[in-house]
Amino acid sequence: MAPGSTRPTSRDVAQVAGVSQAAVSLVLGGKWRGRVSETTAERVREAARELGYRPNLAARNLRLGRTRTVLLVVPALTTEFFAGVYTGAARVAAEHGFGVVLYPSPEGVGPAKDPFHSAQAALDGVIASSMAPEALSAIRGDQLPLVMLDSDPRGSLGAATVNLDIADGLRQVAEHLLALGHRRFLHLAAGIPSWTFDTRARSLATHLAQAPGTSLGSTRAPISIEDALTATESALAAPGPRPTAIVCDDDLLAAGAYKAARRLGLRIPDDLSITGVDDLALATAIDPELTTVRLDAELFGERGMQALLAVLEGRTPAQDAIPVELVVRGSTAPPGP
Amino acid sequence: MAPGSTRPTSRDVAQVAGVSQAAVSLVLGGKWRGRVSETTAERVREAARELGYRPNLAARNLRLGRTRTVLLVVPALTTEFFAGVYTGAARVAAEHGFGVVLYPSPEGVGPAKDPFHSAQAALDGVIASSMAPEALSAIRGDQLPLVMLDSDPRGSLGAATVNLDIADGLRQVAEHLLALGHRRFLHLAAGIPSWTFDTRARSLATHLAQAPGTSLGSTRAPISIEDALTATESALAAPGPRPTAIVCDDDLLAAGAYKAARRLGLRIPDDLSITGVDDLALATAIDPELTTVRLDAELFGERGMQALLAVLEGRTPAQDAIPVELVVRGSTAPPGP
DNA sequence: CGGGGGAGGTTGTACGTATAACGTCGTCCG
DNA sequence: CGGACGACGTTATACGTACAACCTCCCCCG
Repeated sequence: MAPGSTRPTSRDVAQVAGVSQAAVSLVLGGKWRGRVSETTAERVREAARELGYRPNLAARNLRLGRTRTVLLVVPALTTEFFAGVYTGAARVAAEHGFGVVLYPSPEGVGPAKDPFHSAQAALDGVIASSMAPEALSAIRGDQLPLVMLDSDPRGSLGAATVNLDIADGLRQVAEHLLALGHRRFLHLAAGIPSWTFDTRARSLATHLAQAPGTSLGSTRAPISIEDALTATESALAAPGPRPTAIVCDDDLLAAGAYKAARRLGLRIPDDLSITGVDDLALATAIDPELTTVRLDAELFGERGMQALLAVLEGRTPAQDAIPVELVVRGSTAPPGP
Repeated sequence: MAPGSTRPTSRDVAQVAGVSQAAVSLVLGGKWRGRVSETTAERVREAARELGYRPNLAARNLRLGRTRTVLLVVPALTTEFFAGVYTGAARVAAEHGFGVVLYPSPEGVGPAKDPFHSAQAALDGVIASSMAPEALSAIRGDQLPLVMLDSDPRGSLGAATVNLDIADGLRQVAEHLLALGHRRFLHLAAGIPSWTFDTRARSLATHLAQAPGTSLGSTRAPISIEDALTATESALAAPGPRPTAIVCDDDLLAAGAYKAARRLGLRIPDDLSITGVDDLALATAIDPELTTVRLDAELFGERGMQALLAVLEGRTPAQDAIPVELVVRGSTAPPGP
């Protein structure tokens, strides 16, 4: 390629192949059957190859009025959970000729007033997880097709929602611990107001209350091991009989609870049973391995993308909740005497 | 907004404000000083607000010939390391009016022949981490400005590189363990051919060889806890004297080594010292806490973005390596008798 | 009183693509 | 032998924006 040259356009390809720009567009767009002869088509393809032609996406997007690109907004990438969601969404997207752009919703990155400053890409739609209401309404104002993940079906301004059946997950936790004989519980909750965590708290309380003589305390911490450690330590230091089981909203919180237990000289599961949610790699790295609710992140992403495709095509997306599964490991056992 | 209406354009805004489309572009683009009166400008802004006008990015990108968007290619999002890289890169980018699009380099997602199928966004440049050579040359062929992270400065086809001083990190590990009195070592290496892992192996071997009477075995595993567990278990089952210290390329591998040690009844650090690299949250979640090489992921991302901005502006990016720091915790101690 | 110049706009155009609408042959059939 | 039709293309246009170039007052100065 000549130095100082700019990127070749379809017109350059046309000139080299000795045809019109329109012919190039037809051939490279795959719509040339019955319009351009096979020999000419091959000459065009050869010219494109020779010049290293790549279509200008900005021009294509402008012309077509769509980008076949969607945005996936996630709250954080500090665990592998949302990596799985992305993988699932990207797979389904690719099958339909779409691309997925990932946007870790910033606390500190990007101006709050414009959630898309960091995603200048022109978009066809948005899949949003754990999104603050004001950002949500900004998107709605943009008239962008929107699917919400793990969000209140009634509070989403009419946007489609795709949810994990997390209420059933905490039902399974509650019944598992009750069956083991536990009666005094502590709920280590994520200190974030959000539909999914509210639902976890409500479901846990409801199902524990179905057994007689149960007590349920509660404390909350930001989702980090250190914060969970201090929150658990002070909760366990409170007067009165100690809980025999701690139900955590998240595996990271559970890891913090492990550290608190160690620091207080409590053995798991003999003195204290602990459960989490997510089934991260971390869950089998700690000792004993963690009993936790496994979430199928990839399926979650797939369903999110399928729902968005449905919206884009004017169909009504499926609304059934995604099942979750309790994985029993070494961190839960009958309470000591 | 009327039903069935399409998105408002700058022309619509112009009509409502009673001015020409050019005036709208000037006002909203902030280049109206001395060209449009303040009263008219305010009328334009008011009209834009009223219509909910958002500029069409595809059109803007086409017109300007640039997108102010760069792609960050990462190998995986299964740990928080690359989340930190993104955060740093996005912060620097935002300061310069750029956006960053994240692309988890697929194994399974997206066709290999086009690494950008999933990132249809038009791009101004690329920051790539751990990229396969063929994908690299595809980008180079596109004439896209490119910065490579943690890549061989001599093998990057002239692309700029930004590297962690990981050789120095492994030097610190070697000297720490030698000072504690260890002489028999096992290197648990990541089973991935890549500059950063090759460098780790070479640096470790070099610095251990400086003490007399040392031995260094080696085994490799994909970066996952389970794979590390099995690899370590069979390495430790080999005949001959057991190593007293295992140096792992990564904290996840170290977590697998922990499990192997537990399974074999070896106590850490009394029977076996273990070190990692990364300083993930996992490092302080396991018991005992892991001695590891802390990498400043955010700084890494910042430096990568700064280098790319330099390339985009025709400057020569800085080339100094980013320092790393050994964090000594409970997983290393003098070898038992 | 002529005209230079600045304030406050407008007109026109190009970015690169996809596609609708329109030729122009040669062939084959009635 | 006329014309309809298929094969093979081409011409023209629009997408929405940014900006260069131009225009038109009106004020002010020599």
